[in-house]
Amino acid sequence: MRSSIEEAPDHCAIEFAMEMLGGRWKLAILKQLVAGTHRFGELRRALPGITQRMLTRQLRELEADGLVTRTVYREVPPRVEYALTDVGHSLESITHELDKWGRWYRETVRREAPSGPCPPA
Amino acid sequence: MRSSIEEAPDHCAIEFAMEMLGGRWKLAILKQLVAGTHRFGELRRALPGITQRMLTRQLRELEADGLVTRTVYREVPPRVEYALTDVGHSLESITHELDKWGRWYRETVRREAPSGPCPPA
DNA sequence: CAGGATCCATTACGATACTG
DNA sequence: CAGTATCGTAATGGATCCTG
Repeated sequence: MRSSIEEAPDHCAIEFAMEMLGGRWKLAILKQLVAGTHRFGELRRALPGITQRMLTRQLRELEADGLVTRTVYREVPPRVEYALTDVGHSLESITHELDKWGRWYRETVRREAPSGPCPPA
Repeated sequence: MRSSIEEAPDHCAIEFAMEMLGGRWKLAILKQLVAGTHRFGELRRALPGITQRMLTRQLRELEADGLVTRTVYREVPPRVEYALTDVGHSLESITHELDKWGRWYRETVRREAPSGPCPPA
């Protein structure tokens, strides 16, 4: 997800977007930050299943792309806060829509899936 | 992108969605199909950079998830047409928004990037 | 607390060649 | 035309241990 389309023509801006936002965690992290500033540990707890390694990496990429800010407070137990930039906020409705769609699909579509493993017990 | 969250609680439906839609090509393919039915070769030409191998795989996964239909016409030069299901169509606005965002980001944000290679000469 | 370093497994992606 | 088969690279994801 970090290859180099870079200079693709006008077609498939969505492909460009997915290069930046694709992957398992990016949009989930963004969605958390839409709700407000989070510390590293808060994000970790909010995203069960992610390892700190991945969380760190994804946050650095989001920071490099100008979607989140990283603020370090040099205190005795160190504190680092992550927040959305204006650009990051521009994805707010998309993350919301995707979340809504995911919930709808999981609760509605999967039930009536062909050979779905959820017969009405 | 095909692991097993499956039974995640109510948090992070977006993560579930990205498991299904993440990756470089899925949403780009869906976006093409929003415009109407496409043959395999048409999709391939519409998505420069994709290999037939990837296109085949992604289409099969989309089909398995109930987002697209695959219709085979047993003719002399074989013909296969792909189209969106109703569920696939439910992603129409999201693909549109993401495409719009990608275009906006590429044309607006990247220019004024921090330490960007484009100082106002 | 927030991470970096290291090692390892799995998956995504891609180039090329071949086929009904 | 619309694939399948084979092979290789790179990215992703994770476990564990270490540090300012």
